[in-house]
Amino acid sequence: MTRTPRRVMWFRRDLRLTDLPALAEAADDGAEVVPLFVADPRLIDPSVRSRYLARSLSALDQQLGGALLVRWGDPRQVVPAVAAEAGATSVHISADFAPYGRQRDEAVARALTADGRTLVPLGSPYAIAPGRVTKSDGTPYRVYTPFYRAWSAHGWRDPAGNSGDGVRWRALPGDKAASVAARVEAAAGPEPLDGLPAAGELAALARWRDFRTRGLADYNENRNRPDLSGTSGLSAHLRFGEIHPRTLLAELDDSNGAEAYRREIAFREFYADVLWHHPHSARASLDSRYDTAMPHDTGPHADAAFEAWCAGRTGYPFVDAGMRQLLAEGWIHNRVRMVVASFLVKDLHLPWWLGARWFMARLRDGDLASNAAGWQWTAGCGTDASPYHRIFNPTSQGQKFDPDGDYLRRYLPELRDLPGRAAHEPWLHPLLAPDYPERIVDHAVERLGALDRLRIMKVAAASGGRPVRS
DNA sequence: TTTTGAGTTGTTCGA
DNA sequence: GTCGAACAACTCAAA
Repeated sequence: MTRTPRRVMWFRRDLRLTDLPALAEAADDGAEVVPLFVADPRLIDPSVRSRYLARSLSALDQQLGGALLVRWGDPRQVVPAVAAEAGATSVHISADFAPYGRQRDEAVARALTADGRTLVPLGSPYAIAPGRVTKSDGTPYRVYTPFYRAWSAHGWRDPAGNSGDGVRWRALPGDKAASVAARVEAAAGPEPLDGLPAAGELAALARWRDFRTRGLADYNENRNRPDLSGTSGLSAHLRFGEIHPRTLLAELDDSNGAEAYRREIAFREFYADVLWHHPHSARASLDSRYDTAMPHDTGPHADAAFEAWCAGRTGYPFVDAGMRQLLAEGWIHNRVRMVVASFLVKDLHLPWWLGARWFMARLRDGDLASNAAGWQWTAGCGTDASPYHRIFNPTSQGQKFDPDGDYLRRYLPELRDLPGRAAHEPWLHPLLAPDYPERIVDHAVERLGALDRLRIMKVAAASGGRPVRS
């Protein structure tokens, strides 16, 4: 009689039980499975994202009947220790493709191998793993549309059929998911958080079903409207792997809405691919001239401008509404992300990574690959970047995508007495919005200033010059 | 091999 | 009011 095999399922960015190939493999042959989450103190902080993670872990633990083992510490020590304690032959994971995760997983694999155990990666958070879609000469794409065509032609697997039902979960003594929630909430303090949606796999599936039946048909028309609920709202669910993009793709048809949504999923995959091939792009500009020769603003005036941007007090309502939505909810509508990013980079002349860092600290869906690439697109230094002359006008963007000003009044109480689209130009009605800040810059002036700086950068870079301070 | 046309997300200006 | 041009430089894929 052979002993029942025992294996560890190490959850990271895949906090679900269905469509999870690594779990199906871990549970194969009727093995007992120890469900593990390693709470790495370096990655758990008082942020909204950690608060969301804590709730997602609690939801997962509930699905597991309380069997989720939480261990605090560095995965390099914790994972081999748990595997030894469990008497497990292998540890199963979905592969991580971001720079930190790659190094961590290599170190964990070495430590396990030294003990005669194995780390078994299977599957990833993407329909097609980063690095798989290449040009015919094997080099990575740098332009989205050709990537999208090749990505579509490559195709992806159907959802894995497993559901977690019938898995023989094995609980080990240790901390519970609630310990993460307790630690995060204690660090975060009593600050209330509006609109943090339900976390976990069941919430993700419910959200997807609701979007598919009620929002997808009009997605192509409504996705740019922050005053409507035109987006899927799945970003945080995808960020923590509560639902897999494969699950979504399998249910998309050829309608206009579905096609537009498939392209957004593909952007997530494209940016993961870019980070895989260029790990340094998480922090550094892919076009290095923006790091070495761009005249960014510095000094007390620049510091004050950054603080006004962070607080949502720039005097431009569409920008301020977005930044206050971020503070209140840990989320901003994508159209507004582009506008506030453009404002930081082109109107305030501040480096994109300041904004990227602020976003990562505050966004509940903050994803290193998508965030860095999105900011670099806006700044003009990334792959397939925005043309240098594409500078968003914060007022006309607001008038176009929030025609009645409803989005503004939702987040800017100072504008409550300005009806309709008048809220986009409070400076025309100073008596109706006495508490709203003055504009900190003149967009028409700063737009020209941004074009000047780009010319300066190109000249300086061409002559091998050093960064110029203005 | 070379050429050609297209490429997520815009704005302004002048006719 | 509407419309086209201009605003660079480079990547990619098809011809």
